[in-house]
Amino acid sequence: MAIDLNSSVPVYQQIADHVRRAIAAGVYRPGEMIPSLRALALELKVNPNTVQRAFEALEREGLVYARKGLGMFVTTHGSKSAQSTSQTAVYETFARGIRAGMEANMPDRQIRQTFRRAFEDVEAEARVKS
Amino acid sequence: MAIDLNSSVPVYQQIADHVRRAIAAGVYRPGEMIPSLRALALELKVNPNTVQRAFEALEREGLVYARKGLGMFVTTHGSKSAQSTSQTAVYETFARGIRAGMEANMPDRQIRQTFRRAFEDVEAEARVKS
DNA sequence: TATAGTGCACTAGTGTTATAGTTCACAGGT
DNA sequence: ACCTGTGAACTATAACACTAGTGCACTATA
Repeated sequence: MAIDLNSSVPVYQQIADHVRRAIAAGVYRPGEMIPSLRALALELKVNPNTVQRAFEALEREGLVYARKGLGMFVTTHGSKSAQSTSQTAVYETFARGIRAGMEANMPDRQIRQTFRRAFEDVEAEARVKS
Repeated sequence: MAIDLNSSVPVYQQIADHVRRAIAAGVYRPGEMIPSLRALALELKVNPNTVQRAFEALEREGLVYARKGLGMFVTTHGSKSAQSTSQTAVYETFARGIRAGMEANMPDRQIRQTFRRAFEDVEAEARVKS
């Protein structure tokens, strides 16, 4: 997991997004513990308070719950919830891009073609990683 | 033009994006003047400084230039530049959404289907407006 | 010359973000 | 009993982003 300190999106939100997707992807399953505040803070080289802020967001969403002295655990419906919110986020991102393209007077075909090109590129990236 | 004060994206950036797309769409053509600071500020009910900040961004991009005491004018290559950056922005937005979906373990088909659904929805919105 | 409209510069207040430090209560293992 | 590791809470600070308010210099026109 990589954190971009120069990004405009806050660090705590990057962490929350990443953990949420990991839960959606099944990396952490219901009942399982996610990495501790201090462990994750050490790994990402950020302040524990920043990680805690990300956990607060996930707890508010009902994806995880805290057991004092033990750690944070994925709720029973956490996996499905994470999948749902992740999918909604993807949908909203696409919709924003489409609106921007239409407002700039891009023809429909060009918008679709731009998506196909982006898909191929991202897929190529993914291939390299694995 | 509508400004969302509750959005996480800054007002000045919303304005810059909107004007950039308007230039790309040919609403304002090279050599023509774009709405003045105060006129736009009045219309959007924001502070003139906020509009100016948006104009600064557009000027840095080389889309417009200022003539003191007169106004901001679209440069000769402003239209093409605006089209180019707008298209790049759309591409980047799509790529971000695709990466998020893949990280969340969404199957390729589902990502593509989500895009199609978003496209239909946005197209329906546009139909209602016109 | 006077007036109105233009962009520009400076200051100030507010909120957000991230870090740092400290303390506390709880659970588990030795 | 003790120690370690866990989340939670609080304060303080520094830096930055954002918006608003105000005044100034410039241009064109009546």
